[in-house]
Amino acid sequence: MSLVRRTIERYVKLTDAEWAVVAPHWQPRDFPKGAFITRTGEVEPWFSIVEQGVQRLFVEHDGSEVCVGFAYDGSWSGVYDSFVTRTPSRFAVQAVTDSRLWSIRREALYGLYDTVPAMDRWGRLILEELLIGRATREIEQLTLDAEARYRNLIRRSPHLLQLVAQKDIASYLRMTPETFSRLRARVR
Amino acid sequence: MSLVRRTIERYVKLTDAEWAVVAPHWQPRDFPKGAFITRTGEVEPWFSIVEQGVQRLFVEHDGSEVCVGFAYDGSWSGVYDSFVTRTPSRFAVQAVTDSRLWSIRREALYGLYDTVPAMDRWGRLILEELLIGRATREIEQLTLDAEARYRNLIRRSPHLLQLVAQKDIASYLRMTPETFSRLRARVR
DNA sequence: GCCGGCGCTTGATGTGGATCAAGAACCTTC
DNA sequence: GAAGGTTCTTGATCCACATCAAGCGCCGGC
Repeated sequence: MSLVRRTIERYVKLTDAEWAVVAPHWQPRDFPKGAFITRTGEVEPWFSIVEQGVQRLFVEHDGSEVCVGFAYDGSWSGVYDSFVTRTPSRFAVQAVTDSRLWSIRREALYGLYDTVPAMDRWGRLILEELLIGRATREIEQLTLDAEARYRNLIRRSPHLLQLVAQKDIASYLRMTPETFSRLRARVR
Repeated sequence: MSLVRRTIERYVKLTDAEWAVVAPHWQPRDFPKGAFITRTGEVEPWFSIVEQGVQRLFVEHDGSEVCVGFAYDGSWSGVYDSFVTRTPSRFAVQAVTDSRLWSIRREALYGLYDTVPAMDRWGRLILEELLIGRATREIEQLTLDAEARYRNLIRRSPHLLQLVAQKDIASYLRMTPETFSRLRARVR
């Protein structure tokens, strides 16, 4: 359980008293490989920290799927925009491997924002990090070609190639599996 | 000046005492049409609210520019990731029309986060909104073709077409000016 | 008011990556 | 361990969009 506290304390310090308020709201949730954690069209009630496993976040679009992100140990997982706006999610989240998440419900988190100021700040810092990640990804999409994006990925997250299907990586890099396969052969 | 207070109070209420603390840190900055507000490589020290004018946010990439966003009346303006991380900006911001911004420096804003809890929350709410906007834009890029993205833009922001060059809109929609021109002729 | 330049349009041509297709190497399941 | 499905690879074809090119119109500066 202290994974949650450790993760939060990467951003803000919590007193034991504050932790005592925060802790009860988090609960573990387990998903077998392949299970859907959030389906398109459902409102996302959870915000989660990944204890183990890999999940993929993707958009469905007339029959096909486009991967927009992955989550794994120590990162957060969920569909933040649906969580915040309480509108049906346009993204789906699926367990790529057996996964354990620690999750908090929306009402509980927003309650904590009101009662524990450190958590309000934590929310801000998490969002800053997410936004920076988005900006970085946008820059990559704009300034790097397919091969450079691939090289970047294997440099930053070499383990991903072992963990998730190449077709998911391909769609994450915005290309077809065929193009990805040829790229790998070429780059060797 | 009350534009700033009104804008902040769209998210959180401020007592007069809090406003008295917050207000002195905001200052107006004027830019003539064409002026750079932030250059690539500079660290962004400001977070701004637009009082008037239109600005474009773009990435430079071997000689050409790709527009990634616009800001106008009532929206915020700046390069948030450089602002937060104090690293050189990979984006540039330029005044498309004569512009007046109300701006606060990073140190001042982070000071307010510590002294005025409502501002900490404001920071979180602003970021939530920004992140939702990013998610929406990402979905659009993935699920809509060029023509649908164009229709979406003229539906949501018809005034933009009058205000900014078509080549900027074209790059915002991820196409060349030629393709955009042909699209407009075709769509009528 | 004239000149120069940039932005927009329109046409001709080229190409990177998508699509279609088929076979091989896998996991998974019974 | 055989059967069936999925994923990956490799080849052939195709096409949307980029690129190249030329002409026009508008605006700003002197």
